[in-house]
Amino acid sequence: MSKPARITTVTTLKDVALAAGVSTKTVSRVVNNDRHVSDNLRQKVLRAIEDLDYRPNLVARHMRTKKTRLIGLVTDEIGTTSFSGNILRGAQEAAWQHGLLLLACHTGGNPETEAHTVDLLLERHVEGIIFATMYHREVCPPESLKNCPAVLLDCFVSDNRYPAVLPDECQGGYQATRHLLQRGRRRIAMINGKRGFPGAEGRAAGYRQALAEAGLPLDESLLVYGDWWQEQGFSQAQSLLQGPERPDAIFCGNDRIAMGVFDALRERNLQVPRDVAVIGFDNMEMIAAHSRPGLTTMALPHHEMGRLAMELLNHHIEGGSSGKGEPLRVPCPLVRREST
Amino acid sequence: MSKPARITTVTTLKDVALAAGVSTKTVSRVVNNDRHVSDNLRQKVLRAIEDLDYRPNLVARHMRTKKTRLIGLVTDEIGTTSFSGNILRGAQEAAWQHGLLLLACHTGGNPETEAHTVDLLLERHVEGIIFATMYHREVCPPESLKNCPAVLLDCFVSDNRYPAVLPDECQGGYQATRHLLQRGRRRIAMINGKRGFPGAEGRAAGYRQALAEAGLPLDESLLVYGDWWQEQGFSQAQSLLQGPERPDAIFCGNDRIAMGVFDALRERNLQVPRDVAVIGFDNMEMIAAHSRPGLTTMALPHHEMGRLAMELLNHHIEGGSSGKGEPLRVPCPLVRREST
DNA sequence: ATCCCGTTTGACATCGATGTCAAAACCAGC
DNA sequence: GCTGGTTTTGACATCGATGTCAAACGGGAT
Repeated sequence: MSKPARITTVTTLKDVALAAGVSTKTVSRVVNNDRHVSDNLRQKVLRAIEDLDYRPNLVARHMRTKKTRLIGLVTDEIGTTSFSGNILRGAQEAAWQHGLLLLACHTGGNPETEAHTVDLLLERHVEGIIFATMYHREVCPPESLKNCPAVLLDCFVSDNRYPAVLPDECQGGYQATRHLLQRGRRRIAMINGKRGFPGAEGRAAGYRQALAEAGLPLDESLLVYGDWWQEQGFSQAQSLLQGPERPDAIFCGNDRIAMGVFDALRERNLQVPRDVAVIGFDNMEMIAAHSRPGLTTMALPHHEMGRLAMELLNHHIEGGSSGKGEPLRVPCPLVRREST
Repeated sequence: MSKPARITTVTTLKDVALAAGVSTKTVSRVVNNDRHVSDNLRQKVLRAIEDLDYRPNLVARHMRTKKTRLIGLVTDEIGTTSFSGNILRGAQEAAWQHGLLLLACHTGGNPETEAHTVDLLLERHVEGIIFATMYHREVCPPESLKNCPAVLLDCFVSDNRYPAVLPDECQGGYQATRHLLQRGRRRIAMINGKRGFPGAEGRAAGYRQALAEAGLPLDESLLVYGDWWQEQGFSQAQSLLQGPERPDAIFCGNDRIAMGVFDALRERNLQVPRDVAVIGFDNMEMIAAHSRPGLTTMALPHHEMGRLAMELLNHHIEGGSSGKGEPLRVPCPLVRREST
């Protein structure tokens, strides 16, 4: 009997003001922790808020203040790998620290859907947008993206008109190769992903650089490209292994390729890492952590990238520089397991 | 010169009305496709909207109409597996069809964070909340969840006070076992996940039922429990295989267990599926599609579950029944590969 | 030309909060 | 008790849209 019949009734500032016998403005002050309120009134208001279980209506507040505290996150794909999840986690954690909430949308990579999604987000007056992809590549984001602060995540545009956060593929390739060198390997092959992909090219550049620095001549027959799949890794490894001089280590363009390499080695009764050390890339938990032996690999710092993208965006929103210019490259850490 | 200097200026209804020489209400009517507008004015207004690149401010609209068209999605974990991604995709697709937008938050499973998250969403006046978990289990959602329409997804409460959408584990276990029977197997073992988990118990129930229906006695030594990991699958399979009567098929509580079983079979030079057929559960793409041979498995219908949860919620919001009562169980489809 | 009736149209209030600004209250100090 | 300055307080306008309702309009019928 004490409660109003209509469940949809929500208590507002006005109700609280009435109950506490003060003006709405005073209630507003208390809610916003304004110091210009006497202790006496503050107590009364706080009690009324408690009694009525009042929650401020953020929609109304945002209309007045022009701050929605919403950030849009547009991704091409969500959920096929753990990548997008880690990005989301990193971004959300950073967002929370700044009192921001994330509005995540996936588009399937369709340009029309992307444009539509950005429009939707703009209509809701998000304060900024993170435009993310599932793997490192060049993109052509919708025109309307320029209508609000934006950061590219795991992708870039050639003229750097948006700030971007990318994995440092070259450092990753370099460090992977260095690691093999440090383990005493000298004849290091690389079975890479597909030509032309920033990931593949960057990783190969790092590989070349590490070999050059170590004073090892680059044997071009040891650097082969394929696609990103296990089957290709398997057959490429077969070819490499039947040459006269067997490599003593194989750096794989990703973890799936490494699984194919494992298969090929097993077929020839070669032991990992005794006969051939194997290192992957991407650190796909499902694969790398549960293969036998466990696969040493370079992790993609998706969580950190998500966090950084959000920090960059927040900085811009708070009035700092937009962060435009050379993309921010985030180092890929080595995850050591048993295969090296 | 034609554009205002301040980039932050956004065109509003008023600007359009001024430009078209009509009242704001008329513009509002055009934007909302109200038929009570003469063609003449409608054209003028549309042109002005085009010229000024006007976009309605949804924040303001929602304040007036009380409809935010926002749905909150609270999950314990996002991104460790493809599960949450598929749920998200399914939910978002359904949401879009109803003009709803998804506000996804992950909580790490911490009850305080969960309560806080729900409060945040309520402050933003979401029209409903989907409370989801990464794997099928009982939950204790925050009290405040009752303040808006809510649906549980991949989880449940014992008294069914919220509607819930769950995978039909029992049907899955049943169908997996039926499939092995149809392939001519008679001595079917099950290496299950952990006791007490709804997934493990449901799948075992389906397994029992299928065997009983086929008139096969249940050999209790063939139904073993472990945890959900590859290592346990490996050792459990070893034990099963060294018994006097080797099973001719193994139904695994999940795909990781199946990978351990593969290892154990390989060790004994047993061929899959010739000597022993293997079927998994969960259809973890990363594992099942790329193992050798490819793993036949029961898929968890996460995409469909996400979609259904959203439909249920929308139905409630649109004034239909809440959907409370027995949880909705979504069938798990068989994904046939080479291991059976 | 006038009247009637249905359709368009716009003036004004409203949603729930905060910004502005002036009035009210308070407090010293003389 | 008055004055001047600081602090509290509240009346009112405002954000950008839509709801209400009455006025203006238009087109037949008389």
